[in-house]
Amino acid sequence: MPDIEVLLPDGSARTLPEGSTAHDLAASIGPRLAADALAAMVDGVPRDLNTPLHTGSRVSIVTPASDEGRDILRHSTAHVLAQAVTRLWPGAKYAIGPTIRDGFYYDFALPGGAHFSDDDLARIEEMMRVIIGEDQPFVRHEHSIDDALGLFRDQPYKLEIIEAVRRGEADDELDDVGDATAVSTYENSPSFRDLCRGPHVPSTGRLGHFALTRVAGAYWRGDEHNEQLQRIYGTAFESDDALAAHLHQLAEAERRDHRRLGQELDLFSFPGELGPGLAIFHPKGGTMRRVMEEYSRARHVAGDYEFVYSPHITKADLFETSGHLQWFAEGMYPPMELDEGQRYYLKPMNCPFHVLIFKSRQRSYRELPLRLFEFGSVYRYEKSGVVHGLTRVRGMTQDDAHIFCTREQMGEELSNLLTFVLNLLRDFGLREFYLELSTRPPGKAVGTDEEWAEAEATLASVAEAAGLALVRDEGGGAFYGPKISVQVGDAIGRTHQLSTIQLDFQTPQRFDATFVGADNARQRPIMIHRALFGSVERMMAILIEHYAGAMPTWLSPDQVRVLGVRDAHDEYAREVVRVLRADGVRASVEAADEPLGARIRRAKMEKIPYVVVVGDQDVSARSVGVNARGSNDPERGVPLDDFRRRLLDQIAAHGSPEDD
RNA sequence: GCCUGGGUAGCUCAGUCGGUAGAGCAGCGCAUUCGUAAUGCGCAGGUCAAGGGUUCGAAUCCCUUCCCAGGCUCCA
Repeated sequence: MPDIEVLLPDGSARTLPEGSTAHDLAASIGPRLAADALAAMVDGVPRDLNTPLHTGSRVSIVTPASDEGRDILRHSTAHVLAQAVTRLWPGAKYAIGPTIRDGFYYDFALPGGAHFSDDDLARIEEMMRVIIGEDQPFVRHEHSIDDALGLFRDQPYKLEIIEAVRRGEADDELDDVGDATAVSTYENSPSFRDLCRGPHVPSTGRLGHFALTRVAGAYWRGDEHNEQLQRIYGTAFESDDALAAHLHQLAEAERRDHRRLGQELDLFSFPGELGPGLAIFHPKGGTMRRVMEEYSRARHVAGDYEFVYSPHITKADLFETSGHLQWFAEGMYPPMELDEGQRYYLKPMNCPFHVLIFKSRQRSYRELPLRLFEFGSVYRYEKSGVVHGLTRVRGMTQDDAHIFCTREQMGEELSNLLTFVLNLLRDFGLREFYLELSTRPPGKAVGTDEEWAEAEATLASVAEAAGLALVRDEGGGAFYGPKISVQVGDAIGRTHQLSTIQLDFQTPQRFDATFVGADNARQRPIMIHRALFGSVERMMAILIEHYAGAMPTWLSPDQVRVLGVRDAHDEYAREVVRVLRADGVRASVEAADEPLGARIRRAKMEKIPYVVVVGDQDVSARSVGVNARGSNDPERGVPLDDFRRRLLDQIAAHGSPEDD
């Protein structure tokens, strides 16, 4: 019998009898691997374990504790979920059940329009464990389109997918179950099969370390005009330990949640009296915000920005001219009718005001680039279901600037701007970045093809020159121009979109903004919109979560808490505070009405960078005891002036006590 | 806007079968004076989100509205 030879990931070759499968390969390498194997990568494509191998193929065995392995576990668990739901709700229609980051979901339509409740999750999990206990095989079949339509005649969503495959429209991952002539299915039992590209684990008995996490509504094909399906989210891992570790990660994210920390640290709140998405900043949150804004202002002064101000409300004309009313009226607060039918709007954007400032007199090319900066408060009528803490609000303040420049200046201006942005973000302790380029949105954009092409090409070349990873976000641009956004990685590996830089050829035209060129002719400026924090509120939320509330000393609302050991030391404690405050340090005393331990504990819970304790020795030696945040052993007898110097250096360097 | 789950003291939460409101922390008062993460005692604090309904009786059951959370859609 002829043999076949396959290549393993380490570069070695292995000879197997003709007709051998990926499972046979795993078995030939070792019994442990054979027992662990879930699937195989054959020439870079994931395949079932019973796939026959061919000479020359590069094969690696997929085991549970790998990205591919977990993906297959989750995908197979999603099938078990669908089967469990069809057993518990006979007649349930199942739509799609893909894997997502850290888990999977499956969408259903229940008979009679029924909905899942949270209590159903436990019942469904129980049924899933029954199915896993049955150790049903996952059997792959190929079907012609017509046969598939027959097999799924009771499953309208599957029929839609099959029809899309037939038309060759199944281009995204969710629908990629075959080519225009055939589709694949996986059969678990005579009563359950699902349309699927695969691969899957050999049998349901290989699953089990899973949890269903929540129920949600979700629109069919993600379109709010379609019916809403019932979605169940879950996750699965290679072991119970890995599952527990994942749940621990979720708990860590919850511990850092800025809404929770905002409450605990007395930074801000969302009183019901104000309405959704409207925050008030308490003194400590106000201090943090003021420090952020003051630093930003100083950077912008250094960057040759001019500071401007504009009102929060304006007549409709302005937003008709800008095009916002045409495209985003639904996202704006409804107008107030004043002065015999004049409609006034709360501003959702600052740009039209800045254009008016540009237009307030004749401009010369000698003034360009003209950079107008404003902490501009804007109001957006976000849909009720989307507001979220400080990250998605209805009233916010943007660190907004608009740069007017010539076409020739555009490239250099953008590239300087990107450096400016990244330096500012680094000054706030953010270190990991990548860029996203959002291009022309189909169906809602103004401007010519040439203008868009030029704008996109300019942004792309600037982004590439920055040397950061660049991801394309096709169709994600604003209606007036493409944008680069800076995506920032935080301390627990999440990414947030922060800064945006948008190129705009349209607004200057709409407002007929011009400058006089060196040739004495009127020319059209280019406009660059840019917000670095995005909004001050959102930036604060991201920083709070990044630092888990333990802010670097310069951003910390309270920097030093001075505690006398006994009330006899309170006077010296106040003296220490006076010394520090003279240098602008935010320091305070808590009088010795309570035991020292209790006062220290309170200061620690407030995440104050330095707790300074002073007793008899300190009063006589003019020293302090320094208990730094994050440290377990306080220093005794530090000369006050030494502490003061260290503190001021750390503040200037934007450091944290944890860095020392 | 849609789906699911919530809303009890400033905060975190308990409250059984429908029988009339509880704890810890925080606050206030008094005592305590202490060298590195909770001193003791006492006091006060509530339209149980709001409105309506069922009931002899509602925090509890029903309806409406508001607000919050997790998703979906949206995000100039």
